[in-house]
Amino acid sequence: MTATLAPVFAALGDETRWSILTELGREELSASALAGRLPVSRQAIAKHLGALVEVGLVEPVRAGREVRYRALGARMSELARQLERIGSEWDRRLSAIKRIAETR
Amino acid sequence: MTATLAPVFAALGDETRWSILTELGREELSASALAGRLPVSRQAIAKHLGALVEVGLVEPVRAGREVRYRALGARMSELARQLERIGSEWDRRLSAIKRIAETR
DNA sequence: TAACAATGCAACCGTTGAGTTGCACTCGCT
DNA sequence: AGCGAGTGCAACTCAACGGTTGCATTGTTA
Repeated sequence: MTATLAPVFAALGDETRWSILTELGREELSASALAGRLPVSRQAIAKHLGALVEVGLVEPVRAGREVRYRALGARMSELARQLERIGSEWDRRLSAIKRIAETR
Repeated sequence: MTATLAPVFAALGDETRWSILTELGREELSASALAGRLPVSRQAIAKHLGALVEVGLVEPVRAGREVRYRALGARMSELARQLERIGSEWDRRLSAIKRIAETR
């Protein structure tokens, strides 16, 4: 189930989306509520939320007539693990080369 | 020295850039060499390399008349740690709320 | 030193994406 | 029942971005 990573990081590559995530990290909020705290229209927020839901970083929660959104820490940690794996792999190759160079 | 995360992830939000990173993760390569392996022009590659250098994921290494590029695993792991911190923080808040709900 | 390979720089094009405004719809609540 | 808050959908603008081609420059090496 591990598709390519690019789309998720594309979603994380926007400043406004990070503002949204920061707010949602504190408490669940609706699109309208978020629009009240950030300097962009509600519709812009709605689009961003759609993008974040798309990549699994955020989850909608119906609450009466409004829709609140929740930040998904598990998904974030999953990404962290993938990056860590890749990063350490690069380093492993590097240190292997260094070792060979020293031994010769 | 921890600026905002968005620019780094914007750099990681492109499929071609991941192809480049994957290649560089295996061995150091020049822009021309990369252009030989990927279906884009050398100039496009050069731009991507510029973006990756900009956010510290890649490092240029002069080798005679050519410039090879090296993938920086340490930077990648640093990103992983930041994501992990954020993700677990979100989860901590969630479980705190759950605990309160159960206790009431 | 002459020639070729690699890099660097600039202009251009098409597409994507963030943002806006405007309007229709749907639930809650009085 | 009806009013209003919250949501959803659509069309449009503008800037940024990925990609290209063309040309100038640098530097190795035969």
